[in-house]
Amino acid sequence: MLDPLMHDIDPAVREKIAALAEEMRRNGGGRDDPVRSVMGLLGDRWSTLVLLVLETGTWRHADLRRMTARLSAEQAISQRVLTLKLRALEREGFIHRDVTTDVPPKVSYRLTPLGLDLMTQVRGLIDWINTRRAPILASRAAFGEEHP
Amino acid sequence: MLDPLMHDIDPAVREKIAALAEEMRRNGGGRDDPVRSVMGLLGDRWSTLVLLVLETGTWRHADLRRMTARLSAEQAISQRVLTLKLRALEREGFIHRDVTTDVPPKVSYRLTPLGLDLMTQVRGLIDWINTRRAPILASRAAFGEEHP
DNA sequence: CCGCATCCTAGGCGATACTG
DNA sequence: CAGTATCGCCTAGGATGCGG
Repeated sequence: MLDPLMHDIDPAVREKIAALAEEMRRNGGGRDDPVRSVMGLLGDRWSTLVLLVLETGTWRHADLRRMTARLSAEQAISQRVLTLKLRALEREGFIHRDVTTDVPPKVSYRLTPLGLDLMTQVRGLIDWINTRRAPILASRAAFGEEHP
Repeated sequence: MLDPLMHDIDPAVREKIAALAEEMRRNGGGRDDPVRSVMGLLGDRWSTLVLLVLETGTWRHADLRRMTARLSAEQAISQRVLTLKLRALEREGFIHRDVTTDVPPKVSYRLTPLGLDLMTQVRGLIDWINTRRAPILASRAAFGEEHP
């Protein structure tokens, strides 16, 4: 079934790609596939930063917003987008939303066990990138010279 | 310096957030900070899929395009965007571009050692998500019921 | 304090056609 | 075959104002 475009592909590569295709077929691959949605979240402008802050404890909505401003050293996440991202993270099961019965109600967010577990992966990735900062910047410099 | 908005934050949380702030300050945090750019790439529509294919060996541009179509089971990446993504990946130092002296020249791409190393991290993250598929989908279902 | 509705802009991505 | 140029769409994200 993959043959038509497997013409002059190296046999060893052909085997590996078949395994990859099988893996992709088993999982969804669609837009709402967890792999794509979660990696999409981690790659967006704010979600990872929000998760990093929530990793330190429980946060109120407004404090969370102000803290993103401090940490990114630029500007705060807009109120609308923060709510959007918190909803998305809550939907995936990574954070939990608490609402008190006070008037006005106080809303706070914290990581779920699943979200805490996710952060070990995210931490690993961030640390990997940070320790590879030098070769990455070197590659960018070289790339810049070859592309006038 | 963080005091003004540290009013009623839990002392234990305050310590952790200070450590996080220090970590963010040391690294850039800007738009072209490696952490943001790399995670942005991994979270976009195509880069991770391209990396997964290149993990299997060396690929020509056109074959790579056709393979993304097969693997995503939807449509192929557009020629323009594939070139864009390959350039970005090359710039970060994750893939290498080979051009033969033939006429017409043949162009092929493969992972660099750095890119291969990156894939161990990406693999870990993808595997983590795949093994958490059930709780994530369960959380989505519960979220859907609470949000009519 | 929190969330929602509205409007707006920038950028990601696809489609097509064209060059070497 | 690989890459570029142009176009148009669509979504992420910001700004503001209102209501609970």
